[in-house]
Amino acid sequence: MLADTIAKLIEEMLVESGGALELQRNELANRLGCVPSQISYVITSRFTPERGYMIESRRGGGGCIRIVKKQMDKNEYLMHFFYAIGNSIDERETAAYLSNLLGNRLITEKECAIISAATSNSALDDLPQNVRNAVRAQIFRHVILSLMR
Amino acid sequence: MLADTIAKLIEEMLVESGGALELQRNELANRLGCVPSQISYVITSRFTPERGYMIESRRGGGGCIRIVKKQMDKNEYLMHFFYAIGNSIDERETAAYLSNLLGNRLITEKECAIISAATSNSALDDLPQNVRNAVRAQIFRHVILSLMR
DNA sequence: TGTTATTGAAAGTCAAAGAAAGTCAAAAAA
DNA sequence: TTTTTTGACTTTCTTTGACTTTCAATAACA
Repeated sequence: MLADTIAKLIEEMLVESGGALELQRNELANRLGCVPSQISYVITSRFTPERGYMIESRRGGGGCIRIVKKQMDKNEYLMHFFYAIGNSIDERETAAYLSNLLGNRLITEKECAIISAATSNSALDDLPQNVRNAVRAQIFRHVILSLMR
Repeated sequence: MLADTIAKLIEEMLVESGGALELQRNELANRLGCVPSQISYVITSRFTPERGYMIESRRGGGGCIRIVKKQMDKNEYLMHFFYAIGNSIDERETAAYLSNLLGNRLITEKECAIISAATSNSALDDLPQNVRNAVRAQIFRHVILSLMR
């Protein structure tokens, strides 16, 4: 069945993208050789809030549909980050994690800026390199914990 | 999409110029290879008063468009904090400042929790006392700066 | 000299065309 | 009957270009 095929495809893309993805309805429909409204159908019938998905979209030129898999257990997800950070992390890696958190809407733009500032090299520039990354990891992990409440 | 590209560019210029900027519609349109009214479109659709921007303009020879990112006098207030923090601060003082920021609605509960976590003794417990308070001040001041945008 | 047209250089406005997503109901399939 | 598929039509946002208004500098004039 077409609908299931499409649903499966979207789910795969969602996994690959780490839980948040933007797609273009027409483009996808074209690729699959179906009518665009079929995509709409799949999204409204399968990617519902009850099943843990959030949908946003924008019409007009360059429009798109954004699908986010809500982490039922947000904290589990955060815990994953917590462990991934480990006990040393540099500024670049930190930015990557932050953009992931942002993409999954676990933090806002402003919160992202705050955390970024708190862990920036320039905030920690009194410390020698090796200590700096360790302290940054400490800070970041504490922040992650604070997000769990 | 063109509109988004232009919006991003303007935003960058705005940051670079510290929140107030004058641009020439035709000149910018030329640089981007688009029609001048596209610039108008972007400005009216993205840089609205609701989003905190003020627009003025002047026609005729040497005319221009002035865009100002309004930030009330919030920044003045934050600057006050910035100086008050100094270059060393302990956990108790930090908490006092945070509750002040919270009370004045300059940060949300969640943001407060994040900052609190990032500056907590336990996040910084690798560091010796004297260094710790200095680093905390560094971090806090950077966060304050990030709040000014 | 001081005042008033003229002119060219901007920015503003608006409507038409284009590009995407949304909606809904009828037909088809399960 | 319920779910899926399709396509016509709607809504929203973007892009473009023709036309209008405003401004500053200069020219013409009293």
